[in-house]
Amino acid sequence: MTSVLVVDDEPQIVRALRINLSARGYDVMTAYDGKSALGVAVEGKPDVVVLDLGLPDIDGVDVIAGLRGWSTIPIIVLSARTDSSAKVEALDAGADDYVTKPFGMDELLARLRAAVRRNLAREAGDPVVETSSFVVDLAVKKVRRDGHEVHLTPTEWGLVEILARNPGRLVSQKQLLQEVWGPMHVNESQYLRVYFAQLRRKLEDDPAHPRHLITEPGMGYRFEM
Amino acid sequence: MTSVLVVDDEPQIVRALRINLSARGYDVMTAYDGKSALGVAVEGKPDVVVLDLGLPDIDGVDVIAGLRGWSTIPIIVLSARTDSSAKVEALDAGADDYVTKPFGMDELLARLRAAVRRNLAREAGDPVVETSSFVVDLAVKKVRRDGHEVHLTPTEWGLVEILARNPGRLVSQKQLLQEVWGPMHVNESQYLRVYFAQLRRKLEDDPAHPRHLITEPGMGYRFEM
DNA sequence: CCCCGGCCTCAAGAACGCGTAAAAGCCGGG
DNA sequence: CCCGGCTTTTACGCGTTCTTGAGGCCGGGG
Repeated sequence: MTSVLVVDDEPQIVRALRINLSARGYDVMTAYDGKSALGVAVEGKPDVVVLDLGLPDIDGVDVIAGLRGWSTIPIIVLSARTDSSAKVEALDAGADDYVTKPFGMDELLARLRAAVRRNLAREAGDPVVETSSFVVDLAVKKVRRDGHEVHLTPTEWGLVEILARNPGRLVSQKQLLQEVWGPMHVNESQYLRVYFAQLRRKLEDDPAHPRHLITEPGMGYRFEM
Repeated sequence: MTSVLVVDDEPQIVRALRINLSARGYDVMTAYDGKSALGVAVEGKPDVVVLDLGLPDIDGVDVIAGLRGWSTIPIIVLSARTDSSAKVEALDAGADDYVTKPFGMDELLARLRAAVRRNLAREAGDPVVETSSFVVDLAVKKVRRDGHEVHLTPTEWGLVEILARNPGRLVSQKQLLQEVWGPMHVNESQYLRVYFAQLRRKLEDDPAHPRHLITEPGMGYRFEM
């Protein structure tokens, strides 16, 4: 059975999640602050963590760091609509996805399933990522579309590679810029816009309405399979 | 029994790996710094090495170079999440795979099995690679075209051999330069242009439009069969 | 309602990397 | 010592890629 650790200081949210998750067959653990969350995580080894950023004791980002110190358990962040810089920090610290409060239960459940599925896939270590319209082969560094190879420049490939290694996961602008252009260019978000436009022209069926290379405004980009 | 050398300066990581690997039937050796790692490797001839990049005495890349000086033992590198350039250096220096800390034990075990399997396959490996216009015989170091032998200089052969051992795969300029000219010449990409032009004149039907020795601008070269 | 921030698109010059040729340097054998 | 084969170096034209700036669009907040 899949186990979930829910961390939030608002009892009604914890209760709602416990009810919904249990009903769907998840094993639910809970914590109301960062400190006990870390303890429960070590004890219970959950398969996924749902973490509210606004905890009473520890900053959410530090909780993420504490978990990432010893594990790669997927973390889904909950946060209020306003603190958007906190969300980006959380992603950079190693969170896998985020959901804005107030949230629909269906959305959260979908992201939870995706996070768990992704984690299983990653541990298998498959070097080929496939979408409905194109295929990324990480081992030989090729992209094919309709059986037919698409040429990517080094910069384009750098972006595709990072996203394809984190399918479904939201990757922050900072991380992309840092890994492709280096630490000196972490603020050149215009580069990303230009290159994502280029990639969509090459890879998407309808570049104006991308289905796989998704922008999350203010946050980063996501590769949907 | 398969033997593994674990090199890391963090005792808790070494301990965790020792326990998990022993339980799965591996013979485990350990070292806490680069110098003793090289010693133990020489003594114990492990089948695979797990190497942390952040060692106290020697830079991880130099440890890789030290091992590669006399052996082709597969090396799996461990490293912290942030330094992505270190990753590239490590792979270029001859590491076989790369796992970011923190890592899941399952993932590491999978990569370990893969590394050992690849190594066995390579040692058994098929010594002849064939294309539509020429044949590379890796066992006797000869190339034939129309039944009729083509003479290659030592440098030319070095390039052909690396590419032929990785058919279809993109091989980086750095890796080619490193393996053929040595670590001091990893930036002399002009050498590659000169030699690839030469090889194409000797091997391709139409040297101006190569079908097998393919340039991927800015990235490297690829051998297409 | 307007303003503003973030995003998409387009285009043009600069910078870069590639292929090619040919000269110069190196080295061992005759 | 001279010669031939191999490697290294230099030079240049050319196409591609990267960078940068400007303009337009959209949605949220004041």
